[in-house]
Amino acid sequence: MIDLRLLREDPELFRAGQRLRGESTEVVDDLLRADEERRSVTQRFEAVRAEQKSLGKQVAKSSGDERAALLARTKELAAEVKTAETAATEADQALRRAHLAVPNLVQDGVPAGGEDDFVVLREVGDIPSIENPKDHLELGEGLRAIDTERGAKVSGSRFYFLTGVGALLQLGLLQMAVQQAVEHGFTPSITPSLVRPEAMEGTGFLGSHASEVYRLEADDLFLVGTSEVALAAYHSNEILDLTTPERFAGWSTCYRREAGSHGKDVRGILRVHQFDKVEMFSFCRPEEATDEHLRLLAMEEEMLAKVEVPYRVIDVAAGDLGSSASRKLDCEAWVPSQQRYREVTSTSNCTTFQARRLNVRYRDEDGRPQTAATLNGTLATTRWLIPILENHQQPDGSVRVPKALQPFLGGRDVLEPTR
RNA sequence: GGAGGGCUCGCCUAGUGGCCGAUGGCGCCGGUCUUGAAAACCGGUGAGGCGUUACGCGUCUCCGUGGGUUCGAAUCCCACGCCCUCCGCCA
Repeated sequence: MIDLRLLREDPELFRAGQRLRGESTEVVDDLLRADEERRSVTQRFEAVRAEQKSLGKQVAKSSGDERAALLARTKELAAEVKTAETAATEADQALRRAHLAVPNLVQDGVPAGGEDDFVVLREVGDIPSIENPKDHLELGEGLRAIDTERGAKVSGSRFYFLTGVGALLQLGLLQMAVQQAVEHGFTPSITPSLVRPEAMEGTGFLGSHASEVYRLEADDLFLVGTSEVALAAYHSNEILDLTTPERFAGWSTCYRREAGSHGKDVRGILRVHQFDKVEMFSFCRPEEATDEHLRLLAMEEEMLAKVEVPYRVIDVAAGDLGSSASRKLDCEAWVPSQQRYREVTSTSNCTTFQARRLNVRYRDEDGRPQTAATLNGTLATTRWLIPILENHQQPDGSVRVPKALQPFLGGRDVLEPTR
């Protein structure tokens, strides 16, 4: 949710943001109207309610005829109060609906346009020249590391088993991510992957993402698509001390229905219903959010350097941000079999948008509660196995192990195919 | 699955219809005392909206949530949610 005070002061700022996203400015004007409506209706209610309270006090003190007369008046007033209260409640609800419909303000400098209008900030590492590169599934099957056939047999399409070195590779990668996070002062966390509707709702995943989310109807719980959900809701309805940012690295399994992506990236483990991820999440003061965002990006790049994979950093265009982000920076790793870059991390600066919704606040120097800022970013996921396997492949189907990962694979520097 | 207990302003707690937006303790902040600190004592200390104004004042809302009764509800009634304990069942 956006800052209503800022909206009143400068509605044009928000209309401009909408245009940058390629979305209608109507929601902004709807919100302005709902806000004004609510204020006038609320004032009316408060006036009659104040009268009712003061008369009520007189009733308590009076007796006899005086009391009877007062009671007659207050009785009439009670009906008015009820009407006014109903109107005020309705106006509140209308305001909330309108409020939820407006996405976050876009940060200055974010490229305009949609999915294809990102700006490449930099490319890092040399693209390897590999003749007839095998893709990650072929390599993974050779190493007996990835088994999608049995994944499908047991659970359906877009499921897989990681076995042997595949399992070790993932565990090693994620452990390495957690270690790095701890070194940088993040609190390692293992988070619930089932959450209540409020948590899902509060992080905004029941909006346009609703069809992506698995729901357990019998228990009214949702499977999270990222530990961001649990981490963001962790401090909901709390007032924090944010003299320094609070940083978490959450490890969880993630679940996504991938509805509407039928036929897209069906091979291997690029786009799957279940994967594991270490996700960074920060709560900080709004004025620190921009720096914090770059810090999260630096963490991601540090990880990518450790796995020795070429990548590029892109500044995602306004139309592709999602409603809570004010700016989103993705790292895309080179995938030799596809001869293109594919997303492996994504870090978003949600400013106060998400925290306002979840009611996460902090105390400023004057002791007043203020809305916090939240940011998130990927540190490692199952998907990383793809560029790791493919970029380090050798003609015989073996795969070199990046130095940083070797300790997690019993010191091996090469994984040999078993067939 | 069965039975019971609970939900009040950071934590604990008082409060059975108007004197309650709410008691007391802990914590925290300020002061007195002290070379300094602790102790003791004194004072202050929930959140949000709106208005006014300049940091004070006014007003409304909030005692798990939603309804109801009443001129008036933390308090009475109904429904729901959540937490805890015990029993059963299963890891």
